[in-house]
Amino acid sequence: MKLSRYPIATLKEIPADAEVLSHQLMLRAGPIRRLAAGIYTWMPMGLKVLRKVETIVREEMDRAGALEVSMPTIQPAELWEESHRLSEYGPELLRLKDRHERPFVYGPTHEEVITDIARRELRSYKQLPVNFYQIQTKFRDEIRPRFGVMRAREFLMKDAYSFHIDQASLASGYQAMFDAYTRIFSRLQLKFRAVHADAGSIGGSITQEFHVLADSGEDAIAFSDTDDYAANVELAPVVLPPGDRPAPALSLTKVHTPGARTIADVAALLDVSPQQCLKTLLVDGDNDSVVALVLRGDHELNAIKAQKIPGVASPLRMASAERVRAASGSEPGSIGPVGFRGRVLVDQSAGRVADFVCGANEKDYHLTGVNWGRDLPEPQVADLRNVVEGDPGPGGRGRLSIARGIEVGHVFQLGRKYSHALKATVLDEQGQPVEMYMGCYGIGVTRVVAAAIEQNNDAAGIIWPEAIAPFRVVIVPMNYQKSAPVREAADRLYEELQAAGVEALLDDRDARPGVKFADAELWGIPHRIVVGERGLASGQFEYRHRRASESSDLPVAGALAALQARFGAA
RNA sequence: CGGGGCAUGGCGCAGUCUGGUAGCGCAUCUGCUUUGGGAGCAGAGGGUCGGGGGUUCGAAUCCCUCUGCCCCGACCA
Repeated sequence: MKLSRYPIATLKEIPADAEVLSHQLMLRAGPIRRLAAGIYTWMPMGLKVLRKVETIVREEMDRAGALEVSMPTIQPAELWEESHRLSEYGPELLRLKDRHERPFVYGPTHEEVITDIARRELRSYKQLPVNFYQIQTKFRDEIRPRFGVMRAREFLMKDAYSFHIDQASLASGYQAMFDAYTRIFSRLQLKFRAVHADAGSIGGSITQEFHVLADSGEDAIAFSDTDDYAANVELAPVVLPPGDRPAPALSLTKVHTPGARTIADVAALLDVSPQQCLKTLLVDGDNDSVVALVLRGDHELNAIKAQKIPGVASPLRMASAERVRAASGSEPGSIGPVGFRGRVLVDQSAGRVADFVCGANEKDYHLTGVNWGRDLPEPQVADLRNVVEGDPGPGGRGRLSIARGIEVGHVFQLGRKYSHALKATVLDEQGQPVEMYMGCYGIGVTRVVAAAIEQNNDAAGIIWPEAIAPFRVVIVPMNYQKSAPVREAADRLYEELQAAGVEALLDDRDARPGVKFADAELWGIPHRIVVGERGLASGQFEYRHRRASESSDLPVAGALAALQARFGAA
């Protein structure tokens, strides 16, 4: 590509609403343009990267024996009714109506459609196992799209679905996908980790996530220090070591705490640690009820765990201010479990605290010296919180540490959930209809691009892994417009690279060198060749890798071979 | 669910409190000079200030309302 024909300008200034580095760099370098919240156009330079990711994904899926298909993005709502997900999926599911008022959805995922295909096409166990995949646009109406294409509403996803006659076949199909994913992320040259994600509600299912490790990641991952256990904090169970609650030592006291609304306020005012304070969060329950969730002040509520508890609204919703007032007789900020009219669920750790501080259900008052079993009933405990650094590992072994990751892939043994709901059966060896076992396997293709930037950048800009760089080489001629020798040498090199199938970008703009260097670095092209009269006089180009700080000579004669010798294996 | 902030040329911002009809930097266009790290000079184009309503002789500025975006909180989600 010749840059003089590429109209997209780079930005020196960082757009105000970009928070994470990958988003800032993408806006400055210009591979994407925002159309609406969480909805982006992929510009030529960005699309080239996206296509390369797709190609690697496609090659490895094909190699693993999966069959590519393309399913509709618009799907009849009745199919979602059949799987019971029309209501389960919640507001993230974009619903549409056609001109006849018939209800449709824009597919956030394709289990329903593929299961419908499977039940129509698959008749016999002899046709199994089979794995269908597609690389296609999804839409999920996220509450808060952010970080550019990292958490967009419309995004590109590779989704695969496998069908099996039994659990053993599912297990081996799952393993094949796990191995394919490992190859994919290795080829993408990303630092990643496979992470266990206890699937919970779909009983007995096995699932793992692939995370690109990055500090800006939205997911927290818990690692064990004694074995290779790694789990998403969303799902990592809290395993409390055996122990009892200390005996009450203080008496119940009501104290005036004007203006103290947060745990930090209350702990500072009363000079106690946050661990000694219990916070009470009110969420919606069944039948217009309100459920109080009680946690230790230093712990975070885990919404995934909480919404799985029967009687708690799923997805979890914080109660409205009116309901809070009705249920507690007080304002948010002074709510507590003592005398609370309604169901109270207590996190296991909160249930172990004696002489605690909590809201008094009276504005600007808290209670101190509160004790379970004495001042209020023994708690109904549950695991409601996120694991924290230092919690015991699974089975009580070791200790957990927490790191951050970007979820880019997910493999899941679904079992028979969808085949059961949609009655997808094949005949087994006895001629009896049996529901198929299913697996599903996703990769966030657009998210991979953001994750790659997040992991590969410096002060000057992006540093694309060679495998997905939009161009492998950028040619920067000095004074291209006026120096005939430079122009001729640069053009010849460009043609030579093109002919050899090396994707090259020729910066033939009438711009000063500094501008060209800065753009080349911002765009993150791995290999740079400078063509100048100075070097040409002695028969040399100047070569520099994007990660290098010094340039080296590259003989004009045989430049192609010399350059190819410097390409990384991709 | 609640709270807060923002919305002024393509981008980043000032002007709003103390109403008098819009300004700066970057980018863009023209010319000349310049050409090894985001050039200099001279000139030019581009906005009626998110939408609607109101107050006023006069509104980017005050009031009401709607919309969009961002952030935060729910006894640090």
